[in-house]
Amino acid sequence: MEELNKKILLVEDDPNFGTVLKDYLMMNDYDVVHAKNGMEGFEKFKKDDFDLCILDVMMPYKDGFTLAKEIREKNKDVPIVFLTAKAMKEDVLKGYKVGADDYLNKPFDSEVLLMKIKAIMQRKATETISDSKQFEFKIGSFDLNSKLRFLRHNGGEPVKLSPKENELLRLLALHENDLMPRQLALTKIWRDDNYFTSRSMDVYIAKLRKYLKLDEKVEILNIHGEGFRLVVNN
Amino acid sequence: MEELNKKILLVEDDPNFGTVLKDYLMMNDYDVVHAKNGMEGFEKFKKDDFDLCILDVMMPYKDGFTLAKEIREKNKDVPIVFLTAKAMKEDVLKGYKVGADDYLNKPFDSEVLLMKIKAIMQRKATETISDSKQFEFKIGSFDLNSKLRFLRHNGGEPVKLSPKENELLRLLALHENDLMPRQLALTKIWRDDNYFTSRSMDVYIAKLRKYLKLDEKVEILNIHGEGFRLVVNN
DNA sequence: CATTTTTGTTAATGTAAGGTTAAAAGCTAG
DNA sequence: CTAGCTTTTAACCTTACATTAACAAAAATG
Repeated sequence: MEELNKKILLVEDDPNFGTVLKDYLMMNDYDVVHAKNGMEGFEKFKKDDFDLCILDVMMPYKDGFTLAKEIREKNKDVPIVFLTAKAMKEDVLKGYKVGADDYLNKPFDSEVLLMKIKAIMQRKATETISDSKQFEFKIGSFDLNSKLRFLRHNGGEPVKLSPKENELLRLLALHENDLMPRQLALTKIWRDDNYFTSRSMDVYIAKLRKYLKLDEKVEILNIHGEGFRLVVNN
Repeated sequence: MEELNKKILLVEDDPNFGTVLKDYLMMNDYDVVHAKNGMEGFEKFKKDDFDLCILDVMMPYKDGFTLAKEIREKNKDVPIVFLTAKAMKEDVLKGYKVGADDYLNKPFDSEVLLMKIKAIMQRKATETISDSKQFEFKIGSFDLNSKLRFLRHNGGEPVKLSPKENELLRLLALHENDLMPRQLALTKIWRDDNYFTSRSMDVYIAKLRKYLKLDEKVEILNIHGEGFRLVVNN
């Protein structure tokens, strides 16, 4: 249910055009953060992870190119698309030098923009290498493979885990023998912290306990009012 | 030290413009093969390995899009840039659907073209290396020859695979025992990611499963919401 | 010790994703 | 133009998941 839309940073000083463009993009299932100038744009860029930046070239205080350079310093992979009113050659060249992925002249067709965005995202999608990070855990006699979402006991038949089961167990494993605060799981996994998500989490704790029964040395303890603790006795 | 310049296929029917452009590119250290129409372009494409194709859209006999489609069938990775006299929206959209990497409106600035070429080559350079050409796979008791598009069981009669069947199985094989994300297949094979392409992919998964039934050690597992996993048990 | 709050557990529900098959639509080679 | 293959679209069904409700048990509170 929780959508994981692509996130776009849109930096455009013209309030009318900016708002329209933002709405249009949001209608097409992108999460859009709209900044009204270069300064604000950079602030917002630092605060979040974006899949794409759309920068107006002509802006007060800080123009698009300067902003692009700053962004590139922080992140050399994020795709950047420039918007410009006139097709000045120097501008275009400058843009490509800063590492632009594409270039659009205003006025442009919104469908074309969408296509370009899609093409760029696809390109990036294939480049992104699978980061084999912290995805495998040993929990007593269990093996948790958090990437492939399964839990195996004693090298036997693996049991499939649902996304929530998986993430919750992974969080517990990351804090093995230590407190895993309720709130942490709620904000990280459920991205919300209210009565119902909290109850939902308890349901998942119950499910995990059922899986883990196969090894009586492994248990999930509750710390009243605080959270849970995955312990492995020996 | 022999230089290994990048090779460009330029398909442009206007002899004057074509020649000028060719010379300009060659002055900038590209090897250029110039074809005067779509037919010739395709012939030359088949005879050589190119790093980039620059196609005029409007050409007699065979327009740029048709040519691009043929090229894509032979090679789904080579970057394609379209040249067009008018910026017709439909054209641009069509171009991106065929898998264009960029788009240039005539008249354009030659420096801009150079920049774009450089940008595109760089992009591809990072991708191509990891895309090590692998076309033959052993999958349990099957042999997949992805170049000739057949699947053989226990050295028996090979079964022909359709293009989509073939590419999908190849992608799965490349990720054997690991997750092959849905999105990866959709962007790489279907070049689009929507409800229908996703369902189409499911249909192909079913077809592959049918083929693979001959070896019960080989199976395609689903990871709900993530993708598929080709596993070989032993 | 009565009461409130938090947690444990099971079951019911609604929705989304995937499995399967068949028909329709696209293509391509004769 | 047609036959034969490929691919997409549609339909229908099953499974997987997450949430919510309901009730029981445990812990805290005062």
